[in-house]
Amino acid sequence: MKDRIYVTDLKNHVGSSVTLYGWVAKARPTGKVAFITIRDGSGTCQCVLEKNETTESFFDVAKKLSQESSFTITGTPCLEERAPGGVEVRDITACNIIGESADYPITPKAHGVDFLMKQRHLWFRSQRQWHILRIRATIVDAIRQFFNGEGFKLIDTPIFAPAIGEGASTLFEVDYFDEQVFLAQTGQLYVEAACMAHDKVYCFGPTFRAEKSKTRRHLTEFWMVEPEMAFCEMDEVLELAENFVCSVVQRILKDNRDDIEAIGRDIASLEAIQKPFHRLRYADAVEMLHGPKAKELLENDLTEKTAEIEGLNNKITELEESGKTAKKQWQKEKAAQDIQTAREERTELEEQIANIPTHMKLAAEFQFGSDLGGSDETIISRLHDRPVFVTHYPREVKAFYMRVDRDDDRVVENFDLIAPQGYGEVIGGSMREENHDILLERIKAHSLPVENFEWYLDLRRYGSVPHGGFGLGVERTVAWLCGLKHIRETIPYPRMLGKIYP
RNA sequence: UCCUCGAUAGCUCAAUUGGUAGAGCGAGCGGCUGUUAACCGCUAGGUCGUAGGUUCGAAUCCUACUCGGGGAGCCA
Repeated sequence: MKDRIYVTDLKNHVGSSVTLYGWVAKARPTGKVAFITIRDGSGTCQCVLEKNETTESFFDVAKKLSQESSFTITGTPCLEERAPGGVEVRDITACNIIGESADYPITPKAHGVDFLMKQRHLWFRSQRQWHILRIRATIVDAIRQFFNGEGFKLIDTPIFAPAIGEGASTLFEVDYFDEQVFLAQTGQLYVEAACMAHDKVYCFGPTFRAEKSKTRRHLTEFWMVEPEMAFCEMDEVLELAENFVCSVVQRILKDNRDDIEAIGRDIASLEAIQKPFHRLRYADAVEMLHGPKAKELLENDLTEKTAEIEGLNNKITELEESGKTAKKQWQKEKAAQDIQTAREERTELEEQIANIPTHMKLAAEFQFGSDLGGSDETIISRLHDRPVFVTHYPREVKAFYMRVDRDDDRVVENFDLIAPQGYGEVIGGSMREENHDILLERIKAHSLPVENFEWYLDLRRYGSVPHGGFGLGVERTVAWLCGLKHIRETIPYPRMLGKIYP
């Protein structure tokens, strides 16, 4: 397609004839003018066909262009205020259908989640999904560029793994020539070994967790980047995480501003992601959960949300009235749709309100020694204006490899990064136990089979050094930075409990 | 594994609370010279998730199951 021009380049060809190749995003044929919106992978643009002597032959072709038909069209780009995006293609001199499309399932109206998920292979043609996956692509590239730029070596870790990792209960079992192996849930232990060869390393790939979680934060297959550094201390790992997250945010603000705006993500709250992030010890987080501020936050939530529901109820009543008195059919339709939206909002608010007492109870009765729950994380993140590092968790709730704090052996030198606005944990990291005897003791304390960890213990036998790192979940990061309610939109083909098609 | 909500036309939802199953979108046909989820008219489209039960009568009530949403636990 030597003569092909992309929609994004149209502004450089104003006034001269070009040929576009793409799909029909929208078609609105009228009596003598047809509006066809082309989608070509780079963007969308409106094409306008007016019926006259020269266009007679293909005007009928254009009128037959159904949603998602592939076609080529030749015409002249012009600046036009009435067109979405300000540019449209006019004076059409050719229009040919390449592949027809009949009864495309995803129509321009509302669809339910279950339906869209079954159409995922088509769904990501839709505008919003398209923007999200573009942002994901930038985030993935920003991750690689950051670590490569900081002198980290990429180390690819295996996906087939023996039963090592953070917990055996969440592993996917695979038959490996009659031997039982598992899909990797982390590359960390392998990357630690490579760290002793290259000093600064990272792995980046898919990981698998057989958690039977049906929530908006969980996938069974997700991507994780895990850097590891030798000869470092906890502060340096925190700084690395901070710089890393900020660089990813800066990158999408630079490269994907249009996409961010198109999906309605608030730019200001992304610009507010600046270092230093807050640092909060677990013990202080517990205090905070018990304190008056947490209680106040939830009480305010309760009054605010109750008021919102009151407002929605009034709105629904009004809409029902206006729906009854409306004369035009479309006015009734509009009212019905608004009622539906308001009802959905109300249901969600009611659910949130119902959960508040539980969350208050959980926070107030939180005991030193247990892990922070989802609601606790949300409270902590909302009491801060930036991402928060929560550090030094009790050793009992954390993995065996985390370094025991030499000043307080009840806790380990670890951290979670909690994203603002309730997006939850996006990073989990720690210093790794470098002392052979303590590590061996902890492997035994976790009832893990020591023989599987001989190679890992070797790292402590042959020139052990203080080292640490973290793992960042790509999809949770995409959800946070895009402001998405659900993680399933952050990855082209989400794998979740009970979902494997397409 | 547990709690909770749901399943009605291809899609999104109604059905006055147990009494003849309805609307919009989409599809088909016709009309319209500037549309932005276009608009106007007409047409077709249903075993109310499955299996039982209660009842003169069930989309509506009861039981079980299947599938899906949200959440807990666990986690990135």
